[in-house]
Amino acid sequence: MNVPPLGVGACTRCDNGAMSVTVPAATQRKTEIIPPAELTAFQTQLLTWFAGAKRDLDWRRTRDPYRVWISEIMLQQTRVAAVLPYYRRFLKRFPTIDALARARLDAVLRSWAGLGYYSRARNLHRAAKQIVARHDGEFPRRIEEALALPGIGHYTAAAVLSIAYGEPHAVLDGNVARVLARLGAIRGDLRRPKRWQDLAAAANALLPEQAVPAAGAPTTEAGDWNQAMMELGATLCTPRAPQCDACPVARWCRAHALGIALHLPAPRHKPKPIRLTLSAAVLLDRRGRTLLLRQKTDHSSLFSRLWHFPAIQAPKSAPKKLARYLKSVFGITAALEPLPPARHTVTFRRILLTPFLVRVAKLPPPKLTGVRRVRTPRLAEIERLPISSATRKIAAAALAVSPESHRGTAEATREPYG
DNA sequence: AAATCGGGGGG
DNA sequence: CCCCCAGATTT
Repeated sequence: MNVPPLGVGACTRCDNGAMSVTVPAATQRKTEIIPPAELTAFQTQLLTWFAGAKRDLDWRRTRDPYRVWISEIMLQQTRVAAVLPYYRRFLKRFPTIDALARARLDAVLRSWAGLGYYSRARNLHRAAKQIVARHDGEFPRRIEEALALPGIGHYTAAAVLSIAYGEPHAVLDGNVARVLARLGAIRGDLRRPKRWQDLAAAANALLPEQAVPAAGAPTTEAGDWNQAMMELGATLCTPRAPQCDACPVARWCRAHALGIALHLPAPRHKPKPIRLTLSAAVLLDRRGRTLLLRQKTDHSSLFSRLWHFPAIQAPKSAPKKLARYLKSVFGITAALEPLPPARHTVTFRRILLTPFLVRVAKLPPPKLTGVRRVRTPRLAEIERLPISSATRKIAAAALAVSPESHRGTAEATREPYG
């Protein structure tokens, strides 16, 4: 099969008679990944493969719009394996939109703790309230209304509406974009807004028409189509080592024909990583209690605006600077006992966490600390508060060396989502 | 158009 | 280590 690359070079398919005269060649090149005459065969091939190869995932066992929505938010920039345990716990804790809307934000954040991108949880909570207030507690079926909800962009709106309601919207995510880039041998940065729009149009052009499937035949619903495209990208058409031998649509793939599948799409532009060190103090009194803050500081965003230990930023591990900070803010003069460092990343920042254990007779009374948002939970129980992984890593280092921190914490092992 | 937001699995 | 992942929002 003759499969010339799209976007660059000549298009040998543009001379196929009078029908294409009215279509601008430039538009056609960007939108037409599969020749129209072969579209049905392509769709059948992919859907048949998907019917047999799809992974059994929790969110594929339901079409409840709420559950589909939760799964799609969690899956944003996050791998399936990481999402699964969170998805199960979250739905156990918040089984309905109503339950989510009624919950406190911190309860939602606590269920999200460790998953990252915490604005997702904040927007999820806001959107649940809006759905209860404006949509009678039902996830909207119209795409304009879905897009108006916080945290829902084009991908998530198309995903939820197609999977839950069968509405004909094509999704475009990283997987689909990579599949399209290889099918069409599209070079260049896919994330440029203009290019992404073209890819969205191309994805829509591939979407099967709604039709009643014959008995036993693969369904042609948009939700299955979208999931089939994403499944292909997630399992076979992977970024590093595409398995073209097993690909059900390899015969339509221009990148495969050219032997450049491995080199597409072009790598994403990445900002240069910034390295920094955060020295944190794990205060610990005789009863195993510690002190956490939740205030706006220079580095509070590095803790995702969640509860965190008192900390200072410096070029490298800085116990003296941390000691000065503890004295000036809390009046603490106790010794600092170094703990094993831990690594943490926030987007492009690579953080070296250098924690110190500070044993004190008494924790500073919250009212005298000069900071409003202070709590003194047991160190072994801080996961009852919304914390980021950075705080969890610091706590783990302290728990490993301080027997007293475990004293009297028989309840600490109980379900943290109580 | 560019910057920002987490965290982890796999090469 | 480096890469990128079922993206959205803000500037």
